[in-house]
Amino acid sequence: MDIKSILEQYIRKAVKQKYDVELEKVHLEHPENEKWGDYATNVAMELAKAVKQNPIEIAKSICYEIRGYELSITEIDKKYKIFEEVNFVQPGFINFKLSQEWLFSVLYLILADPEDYGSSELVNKKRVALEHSNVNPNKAAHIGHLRNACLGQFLERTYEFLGYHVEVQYYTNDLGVQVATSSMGIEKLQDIKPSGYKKYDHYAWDVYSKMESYINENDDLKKERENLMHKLEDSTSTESIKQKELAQKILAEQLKTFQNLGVDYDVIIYESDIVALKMWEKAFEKLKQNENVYYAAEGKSAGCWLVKVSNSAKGKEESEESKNTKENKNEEIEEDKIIVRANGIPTYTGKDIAYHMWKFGLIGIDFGYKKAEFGTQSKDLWLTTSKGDGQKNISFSGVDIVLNVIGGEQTYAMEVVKKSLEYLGFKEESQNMTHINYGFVYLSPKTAQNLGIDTSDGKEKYGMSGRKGWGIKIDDFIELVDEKLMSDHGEFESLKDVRNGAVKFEMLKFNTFQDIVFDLDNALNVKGFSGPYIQYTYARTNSVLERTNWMFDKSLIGYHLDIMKNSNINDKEVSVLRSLYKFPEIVARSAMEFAPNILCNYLYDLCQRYNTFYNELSILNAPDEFSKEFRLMLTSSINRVLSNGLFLLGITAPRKM
RNA sequence: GCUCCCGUAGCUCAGUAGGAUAGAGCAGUUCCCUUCUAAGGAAAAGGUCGGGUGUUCGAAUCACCCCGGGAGCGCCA
Repeated sequence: MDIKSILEQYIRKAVKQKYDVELEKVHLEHPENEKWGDYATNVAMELAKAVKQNPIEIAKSICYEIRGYELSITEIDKKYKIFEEVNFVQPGFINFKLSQEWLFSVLYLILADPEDYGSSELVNKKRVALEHSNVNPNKAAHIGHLRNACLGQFLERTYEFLGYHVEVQYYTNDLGVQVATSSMGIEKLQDIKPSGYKKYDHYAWDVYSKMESYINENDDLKKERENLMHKLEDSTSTESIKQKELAQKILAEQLKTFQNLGVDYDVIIYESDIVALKMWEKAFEKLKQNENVYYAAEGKSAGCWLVKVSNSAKGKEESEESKNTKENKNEEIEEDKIIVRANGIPTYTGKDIAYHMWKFGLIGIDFGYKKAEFGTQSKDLWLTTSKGDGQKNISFSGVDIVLNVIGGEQTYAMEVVKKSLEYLGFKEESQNMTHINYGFVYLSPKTAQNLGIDTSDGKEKYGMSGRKGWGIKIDDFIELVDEKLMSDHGEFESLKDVRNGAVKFEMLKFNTFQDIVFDLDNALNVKGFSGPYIQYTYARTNSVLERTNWMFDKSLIGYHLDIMKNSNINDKEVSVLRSLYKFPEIVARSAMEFAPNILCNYLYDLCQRYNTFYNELSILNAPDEFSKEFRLMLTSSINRVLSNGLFLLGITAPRKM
């Protein structure tokens, strides 16, 4: 049992004993200031009202009760205390300070099984479908997609680490307007040549934004694109085939970008296959029969099929005023969501419902699958196919949990999909589907200006836009980081690892749900709170360890604990220990909250503590044998925890820097 | 018009299941390499937590109202 649960148990017991109250939950936190202790609880203050007593009195009484319990761990038949002290303090906190012995024993826990420290193994591996990246196959990926992919890879690795079986899906809309626009542009804009670009998707980036602006200004071109879209409905038409080829060509380039970052996938889902296999038709059969899905015979959405979104139960007692505004609104905005257009073609949201029914295995059909031959990743990458030539012994359908790393602008569509699943009676599936709605990546005015964006309007941030051709391509960003690292440090072996560390950490260190303002100069400065800082600390521990032939010996635990009991170790050493034991809870929390920044912050703090220690105390020339042994164990533990932590962030720990 | 998100140091951001003195990094000012990696460490400086009112033992965190920024509400995807 972990320390937190043990503590919780003791607190419950004491409260029950003293006040005959069964606590619903025990609030435990790490005090801000470590001199107060390692854990603190506010139960006394929470109880104050119920038991009508001064919080400090309650804290005192609970504290004395807990002090009377035997709080110990047993190693080799000997008992060692867990807490150094248990105190109460104004205004009513109870503080628990972990003992040196207990803190030290964590090193044994880490070193005995380093790969698994912080992980957990579930007996029934739940299958997770994780959808991320999803760049439209008509242009190069930019740093907004980068944030998506990094977040996706973080989730892939942490959920695997926590015992889930994760399958990564990359959805590619090979039949959409965006590809149609690019495809028209390639034909018409002959003055832009692919040979002028380092990658085909970079060429497509320019073609797309230029074509898009032409189409916006020209009704004939608009019509032409509509006609093309119409032809694409038939998956066997020459237009469809041509378009799919173009999409595939660009997809291959995008995958090269992600390969360079070390991000890989299990399966590519082609939208054209969803269409060709008539998954939508299957889903629609079920949807049509539902009372919350209806055909609009008249009104502004006449001829369409809609899913009910508006809450009819809500507006029982509406004021005149709100009724009026509602009527006004009705003229402009359809409250329910159209899933089939009047011309009979499903909308994107409609197709997405079908796609999600497939994910959960609710649609009765599956894709065929064939192995991809892009050569962009070492593990198998599968492509969906609509033909019967696919592998039969593999399926990505029928998962337990769905995680979608998709931008916030699609929140509404995702809600409709969830709601539709619920309407169809798949309540559990609906609840097991989570939209990880990460924040937008904006450009700082300075960075925007450098890209040639007009910043005379003086905004504080500028959104990227594929349509306008505004944005920093991932490939270009990577190249700039490479150049910066080489100009600072010359060429070195681990350049690619360090560059990926810099790039990925930069994307993961912020709160997932917060919009971020990307400033290139800032991102290129990889000092301080950055990936390379963590990697550097790792390499530093490696360097120390490589200088000795020291080996961890777990049989020494009793002997060491006895020494630890009676010796005063340095504050700087204790400080590292006080952070090390938190790793498992940090991993669990950052996974459950989809918050890599929690792990980033933790690893940074851990490194700071270690570096402070490193700077002040000598490891290899420690004053006595035990100190040296202890400091090597500490260094080795940091080494293992950092490599585990970096791995979860999708970052390679370089042996040397 | 309606809904949602955001506003914390010069800049970029942590901190929001209410907790103890609001924290980092960058930039700027000082120090520390004859010692295990200076991509490092130490110190000082930097704040009306957008504004106001309220809830309570306690508010950056919760509620309400303003102000400022962004996104969504497509027969686009």
